[in-house]
Amino acid sequence: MATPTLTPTSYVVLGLVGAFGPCTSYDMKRAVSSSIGYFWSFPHSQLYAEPMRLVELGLLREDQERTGRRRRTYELTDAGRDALRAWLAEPTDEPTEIRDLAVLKLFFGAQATGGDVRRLADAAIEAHRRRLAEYEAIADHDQGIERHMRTTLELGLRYERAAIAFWEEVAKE
Amino acid sequence: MATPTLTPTSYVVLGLVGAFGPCTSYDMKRAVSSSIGYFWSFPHSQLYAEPMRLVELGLLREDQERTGRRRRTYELTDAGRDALRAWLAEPTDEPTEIRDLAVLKLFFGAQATGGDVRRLADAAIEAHRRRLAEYEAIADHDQGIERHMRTTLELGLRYERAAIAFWEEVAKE
DNA sequence: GGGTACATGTAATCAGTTACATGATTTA
DNA sequence: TAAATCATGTAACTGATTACATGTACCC
Repeated sequence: MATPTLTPTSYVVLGLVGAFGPCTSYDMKRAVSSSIGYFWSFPHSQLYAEPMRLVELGLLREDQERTGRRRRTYELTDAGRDALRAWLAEPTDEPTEIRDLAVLKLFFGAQATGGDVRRLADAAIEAHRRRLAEYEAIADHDQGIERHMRTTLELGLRYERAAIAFWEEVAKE
Repeated sequence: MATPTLTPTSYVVLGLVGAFGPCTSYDMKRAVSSSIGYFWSFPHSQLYAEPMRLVELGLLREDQERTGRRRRTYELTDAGRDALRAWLAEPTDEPTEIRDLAVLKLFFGAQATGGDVRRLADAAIEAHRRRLAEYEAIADHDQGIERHMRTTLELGLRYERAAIAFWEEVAKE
């Protein structure tokens, strides 16, 4: 039975600290912004607030510099590692949510005017192409990337390609 | 310049009322749960709270029954229709978020134990198959479905098929 | 040595979730 | 007529977002 107060954000933090070793909120921010943040984003302020919560819950240990920036570095406690492992061991059945404003607008397209949907599609194609390019850059730049993380990236690549194809058809109609 | 206090949820409500005509929160709930709620979900309580907010903003008009259940029926005001149209007319560049706990767990798969990832993949395959079946049922049951809504559903179908293929490869590794 | 980008936080607000509660219909 | 399910809300909490604020390092 997992501690109920833990949100997905909590596990992202635990997972990052576990994966990359002791790190600061800023380290997490950077890691997130080039990886899992593409799928599940949150503002950097949470990467400052959430670790503190986890410290209170005994899942992270905090070590604050005495001098200079007084950075806080976090690392997993045994309890934290256990919580993370337990979470990883338990498959989910919660379904995917594809949160995309463009899709929302498309859904209500019948109420739009003139070329709205067409322009929407064009913008979406652009956005997905950019995103695809970013993913490709990461894929060939970060060669040494951990295997599961690369697999996740692979999902992203496929999604972007599929999205481009989809919106191109919408634009063509 | 769109009113800043409006969230995606607001537009979903406006869009639903616009698309289906005057309706109650419960009507919205039903509509959501078989359509856009698959992509962007929220609890029914919001479908009660949000319309009231929109009434205060002058975007919806409320008509409450005097007797019995005292149901509140909402419909668009002119301002509401304008706000919706303006929103639809403005393409987004906010990128998709694919929120999926299974993907999150996969991402941190290096820290998992034994057959965790395999079980995760199997569960995901199951979940996506179920979801695909639901989409297919909607697609051939609701024939008269509006064109843009059907297109959105088409995206869902593609995503689920791609997800199944993806997780099958993960399981195979 | 002044600007700019990087780094590191805090505060306030509020949307969104969870949980509770109960009335009205249908069905067994 | 009891149970189950459908329908309709409200209350409380809190995670998440927005906005503010400032420190540090580097570069021109």
